[in-house]
Amino acid sequence: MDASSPAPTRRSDVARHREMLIAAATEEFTRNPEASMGDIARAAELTRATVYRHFANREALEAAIRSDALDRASGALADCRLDDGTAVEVLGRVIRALSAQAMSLRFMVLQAPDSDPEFLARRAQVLSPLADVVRRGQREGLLDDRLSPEWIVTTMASLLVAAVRAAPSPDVEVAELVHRTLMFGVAKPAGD
Amino acid sequence: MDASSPAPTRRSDVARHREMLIAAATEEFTRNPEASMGDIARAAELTRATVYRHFANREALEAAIRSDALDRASGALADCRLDDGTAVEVLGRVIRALSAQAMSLRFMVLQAPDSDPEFLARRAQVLSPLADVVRRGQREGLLDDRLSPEWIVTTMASLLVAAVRAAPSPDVEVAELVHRTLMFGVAKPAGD
DNA sequence: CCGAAACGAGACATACGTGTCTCATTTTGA
DNA sequence: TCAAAATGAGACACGTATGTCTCGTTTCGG
Repeated sequence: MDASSPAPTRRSDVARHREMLIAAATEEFTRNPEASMGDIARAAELTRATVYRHFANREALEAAIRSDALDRASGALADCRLDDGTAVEVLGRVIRALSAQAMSLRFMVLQAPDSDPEFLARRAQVLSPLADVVRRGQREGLLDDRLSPEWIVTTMASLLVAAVRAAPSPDVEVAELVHRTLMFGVAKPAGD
Repeated sequence: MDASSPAPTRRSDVARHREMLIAAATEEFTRNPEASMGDIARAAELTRATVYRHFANREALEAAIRSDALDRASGALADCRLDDGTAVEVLGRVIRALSAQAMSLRFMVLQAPDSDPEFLARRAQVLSPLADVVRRGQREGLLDDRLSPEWIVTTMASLLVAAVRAAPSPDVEVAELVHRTLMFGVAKPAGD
């Protein structure tokens, strides 16, 4: 890859169009898994032929958006300083960061349990640091240790998806609402 | 509808097959919205021709399972004595009753917000008594009145679907777990 | 037991999505 | 400005699901 490939300088719009296609496909497939390649193209304001120039076939496009969603979630978690502060504070940052990736989060969480095994494995790998944070919180005495860490992570993801579905705009108040509900539930606080 | 229809006594297996088809379709479509009519037929241990004898087309089948899911949810709520006891006790009964209708519940909750408007309207109508129960609980001082009743209902439904997805068998412990998590969240209880 | 109704099996036309291809046009980067 | 690359438009063959139909067989109900 030196003299044989003289100048692989790619045009700027190629990367932009690819991102537009992945974003549109993530949104369309989340809303309607039966969406056709033509639907995706139209949602991205491109044509069907161009979609096939970026992705060999439908399976390749689906693999790309799965990978993109995992990358976004992984990147969001990487910016959360998972070891700084109490586990409760960390969960607050995680909820804010993930709610900013609403579409990818919904797509990632709602994937069927019988879909691509590689995706499921990578998702478990991406989410495992969260379970570690929860375990730390249980050791710190801040999180209920009668609940399994996996259930707590599932609860957080479910609330996040539900909230983001109701208010798709990345809102700080939404993140705060999810955090409060996750931590304390819907019962009336005792001393208040 | 008297002399013109002499004896509309339908055979017993017709109703049974219809129920098998609706049950199979609910499960298949929930797991894979792209499932074909042939997939549904095979899941119900019938043939494609028979499916079309029961339902004129795919749209009719989909409408039937939407209606069936709403009927099941409505029936489950009707057995919950929504006005007896505290709102917290009612929510416990509701969670138990709905978790027994796992498949229909998942199908009902996960329907896209841009699907059939009639379905969405009926769903809102079926769920509205739950919001009333929540409001009563807020007046009783048992539920947090800083949270909107709609969000509390959404939270309950989301947790229910998440739990039922992880453990599809109608388990009493699952219902108890959902109830506890809904009410008190995942934080460590204070005096314990 | 017997007739009517429902079913299984399978052929059939049709509609639609997929993936490939060509050619004219637009856009990027040097 | 200009050549190369990317796109738009649309034709094309192909595979698959849909919906309808027929005919022989099974099953329910009186």
